[in-house]
Amino acid sequence: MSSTPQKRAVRKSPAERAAEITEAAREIALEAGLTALTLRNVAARVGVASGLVAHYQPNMDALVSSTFATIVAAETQEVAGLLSLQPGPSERLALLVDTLLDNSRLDVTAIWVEAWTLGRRNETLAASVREQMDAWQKVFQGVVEDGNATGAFNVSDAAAVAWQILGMVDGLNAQALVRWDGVNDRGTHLARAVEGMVGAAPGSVVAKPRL
Amino acid sequence: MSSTPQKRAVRKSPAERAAEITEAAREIALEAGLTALTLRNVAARVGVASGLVAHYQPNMDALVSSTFATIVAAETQEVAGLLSLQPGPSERLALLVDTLLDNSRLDVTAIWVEAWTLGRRNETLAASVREQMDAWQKVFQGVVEDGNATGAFNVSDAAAVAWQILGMVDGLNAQALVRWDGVNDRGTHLARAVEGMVGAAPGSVVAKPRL
DNA sequence: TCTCTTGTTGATCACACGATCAACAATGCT
DNA sequence: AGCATTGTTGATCGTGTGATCAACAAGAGA
Repeated sequence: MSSTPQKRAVRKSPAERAAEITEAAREIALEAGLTALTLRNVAARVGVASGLVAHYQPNMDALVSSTFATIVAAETQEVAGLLSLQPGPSERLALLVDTLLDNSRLDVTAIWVEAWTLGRRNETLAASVREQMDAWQKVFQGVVEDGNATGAFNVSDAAAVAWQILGMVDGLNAQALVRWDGVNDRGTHLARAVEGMVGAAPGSVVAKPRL
Repeated sequence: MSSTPQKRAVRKSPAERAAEITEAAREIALEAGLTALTLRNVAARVGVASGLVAHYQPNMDALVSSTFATIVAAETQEVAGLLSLQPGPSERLALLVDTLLDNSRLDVTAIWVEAWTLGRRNETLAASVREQMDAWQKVFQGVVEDGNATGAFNVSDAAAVAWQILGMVDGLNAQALVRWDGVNDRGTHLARAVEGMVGAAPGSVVAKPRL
């Protein structure tokens, strides 16, 4: 339990220190939520006085907002990367459903949910949330339009359907946050639902079995 | 802007005062969220000293939790009441989808979302959240089993499908909280999705047109 | 009318938050 | 070696929170 009571933090370049702070903020947010992002909390993790954190940030709202964006954007890009490896739209949609429901990203889900309510009192964060939601929606929309082109899907309003799928995934994840037990075969059920929305043949979107 | 600076609050019976406090808490939560439920806030609304609110509640976590339960349970019962007026399971499911997406309950949705994250630090609230989610799930499950019996639906695991629909509705509502624009025909899309999940004929669940 | 029960007050405590800034000290430059 | 730059400190301010409790006063019963 020996903490590091070093009297004074070593002097570092502004870029380096700023990176340390944003990284510490990221870790804290993932572990304890955006609400835990306080001046003193972040400072303690970096091993630095609270004033220094304030010195590197215009205000805490900004740090909360940018931390949210960092975490969420990373997830979006990671999943989008996985998608590009799939052969066709049905497989892509299946992977999307499968990946987003595998409960390995509950920490990120918690941050999403927190951001939705925190956004009511933090306009900077609210803007960030909308931006990141748009990014996610675009990913879904791409897959849907793809399937429309190949004839695998039949959707008149790809954008609306993409929003809808996104909302469903968010809801199911948020639910898992509180009630991680209870529901079996979430992937299969969601696959059926999505097939209904995109007008795909029943069974064409197949979620891989959980291990 | 004349507030009521009455020197001393009139003396009331414990039952009456307790009712005033819970009612004030309900109003505050609906207007400004569960986070706004502070001793001083509630006391000011009742027109009473902050100490009195504390006197009537074991602690604030309990007031937050019971206020959440009050608000949410009322909504569940209201919607369940509307359901019983419908002739068959397809109409019931359609009404459910329709009612829950009509954006007239965004204040309640906000409280749901807030409770999901607040529950991480308020165990009493977390228990309440699980309880109320169970109540909602039962409502959906009843409709699904109903449709199974009449042959309108074809579901092997009614409980799981009910959870799934609930999660989807929650997610779409939460989305509307942040992005109330953007998506058209939410009811129609969700109806298609739900048809896919319950194994109903396409078009059998028809959302009524928005007015 | 007096007394006693009890609903009510409001000052107070300990704590946590964001923000500010004069003072300090480490580093690089001359 | 001396100096100027600048990264860093930590005390401090104002605000907000939940909780506590001696003191007060309104009302009911005698």
